[in-house]
This record gives sequence, C-alpha cells and structure tokens, in this order.
Amino acid sequence: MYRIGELAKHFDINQDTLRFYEKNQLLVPSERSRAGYRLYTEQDKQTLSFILRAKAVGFSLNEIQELLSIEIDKANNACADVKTLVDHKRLAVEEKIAELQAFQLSLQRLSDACCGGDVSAVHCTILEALETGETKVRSENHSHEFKEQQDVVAE
Amino acid sequence: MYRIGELAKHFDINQDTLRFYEKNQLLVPSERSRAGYRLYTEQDKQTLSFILRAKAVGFSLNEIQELLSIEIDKANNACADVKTLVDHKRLAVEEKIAELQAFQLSLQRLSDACCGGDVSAVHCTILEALETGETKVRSENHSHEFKEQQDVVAE
DNA sequence: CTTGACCTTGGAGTTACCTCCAAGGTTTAT
DNA sequence: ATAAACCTTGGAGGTAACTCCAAGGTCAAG
Repeated sequence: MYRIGELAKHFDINQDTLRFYEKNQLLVPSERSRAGYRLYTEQDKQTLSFILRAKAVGFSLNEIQELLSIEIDKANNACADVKTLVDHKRLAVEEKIAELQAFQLSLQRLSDACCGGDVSAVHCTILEALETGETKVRSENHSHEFKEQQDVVAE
Repeated sequence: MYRIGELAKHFDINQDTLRFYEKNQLLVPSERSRAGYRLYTEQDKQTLSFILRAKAVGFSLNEIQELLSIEIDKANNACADVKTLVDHKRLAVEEKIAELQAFQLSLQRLSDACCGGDVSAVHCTILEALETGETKVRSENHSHEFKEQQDVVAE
C-alpha cells in the first residue's frame, strides 16, 4: 500500500495529478485508511504506470480511459464490439509507430550528416532528412538572403 | 501556392490553427498576396505535414519547434551541440517506439483473447495483457460487483 | 454593382490537463 | 504535547493549444 505522496514521488508527478485522475475516474485508489488517506495497491501502481506511458505516446486521458475500460469477457455478448474497438486502437498505434520510425530514421540521418563527416553534407534539416531518402547534400548554395518584400502574386 | 482555407481543408484542420501556428512561429507562410492573404508554398505544406505528424505522436509544439529549428551546418561550429540535441531526441523517439510496441502486443493479445476463441480466456483487460506474457486466463472468477463510474472525463 | 465566399485582425472564450492554495485533520518523533 | 510532515477537501488559477467572434477588406461571378 502506497500513500499518495509515495506514489507521486515514485513516478515524479504531483500529488494533485493523482487526485485529478481519481476525480476523473482514471485511477481510483483501491482503499482508504480509516482517516481517509488514499491507499494505492501494487495493482494501482501498475495502472498508473500504464496511464503515464500511454500519455507519453500521445493518448488523451479520454482515450486512456477507454483503453482501461476495455474488458474482454467471453461471457459478455458485446465481445465483438470490444474486438472492433481494440482492432481500431491497434491500427492507431501501428500508425504512430510508423510515424515514429520515419522520425527515427530522419534523426539518424541528421545525426550522420553531422560531424561524423565522411559524407559531403554541408547543410541539413529535419525536414530535408525526412523528405529525401538520402542525406541531403547541398554543396554550397547558401542563398540565405532575406527577400525584402512580399512582391505579390495571386490575382 | 495555397491560401489558408485550402491548406486547412487539405489537412482537415481549422484555419485558426494555422494562424495560431504562425503567431507562434511554427509555420510562417512564405508569402503574402498584395491584399495580405497568406500564401503557403509546397514546402510550407510539407512542414505542416511534419508538424501534424509530430503532434500525433506526442510532441508538444515547443518540441516540434525545436526539431524544426535544428539545422546541421558543417560550416557552423555548434555542430557538436546540435548532434547532442538530435541524439537526445532520437533516444526519446526510441523510447516512444518501445512503449508503442508493448501496447501493440498487448492489444494483439486482447484481440486474440476475444472471439477468436480457441483459447480458454474468459476475461482479459489491457492491463492484464500488458502485464503477462501470455493471455491472462481467469477461468471463472467473475467478481463483477457494480462499479458505478458515472461522470467520465468530460465529453 | 451586388452577392457570397473568401480573407484580414485583435481579442475573448474553451478544453484538457493539471497545479496551487487555504483551512484543517492525522501520524510520528521527540 | 507540540512540531513536522504527512494527509483531506473544495475551489481557484495556470498553461498549451486551440476555437470562435466581430468588424471589415478582397475578389470572381452574375
């Protein structure tokens, strides 16, 4: 059993965040001490860990609640519905992974373009690294002048 | 050249979001028409695409700006610093990917535990699927007391 | 020349997600 | 038994990221 302060400290979050999660039914401590202190079980701790990790990869608290409330139960007829929901989430996660892997690759390219120095890359940004399959090589066209005026188009 | 409405429609976002991004220096349209209309180039469109994808995988606008402003330039002495930043980001992305893959796996298990029906799983939640290496099999302990979870997080 | 669909700006309002505060009760150490 | 370090509640405040609104300018079509 953890008290709110312990748990908060363990995950380096604010106690108020835990109270907030409780108010919003994301994480309700399994017990209360006689004095009314929140008491979190090991299971609660697991759940919190899940919540924080899900948050870190871009799920909203609403989505996380949705995930937490999924309970596949063969005795339940709604099983097919649940499966649909899960598969839907799975697709979303798959997309996120793909996005991140593209990121990963482009950051790698950015890193490689730098200092490592066997390539002739002179200039590179994340966008260029993402865009092109290879490290963008701009062999010396630094046309970084300011263009003074917005001389129109669009009639 | 795209006008704000076209671009917004293309990405299914609000025009005001684009104005907001401009105000916060995330995406400043390359040009303005004589009348003052924002004109976005193909390049701007690319950048927007990047911003939205980065957002989807949990980066804050501040972080995205940081990513966008990374410019590896061999002529620049700050190259090592940039490499450090990039590698740092790369680590963060790697972690996100790992998290998502764990998710992926557990969702898969959830899905498999359902309907597919060759296993004897009777009950399974995302937490249990994450926790255990195998599909959690609870052969018949339905302690489904009522949990009155009323007011779910906003709606 | 008017209509309607565009666009502009500044500023206010909203939502999600916390974070802080005040007033007070509980526990533990000295 | 008093201090400190915990905890409680309700409610206000804060930040990020939009989202909406009003008043008005632009532009192609009829």
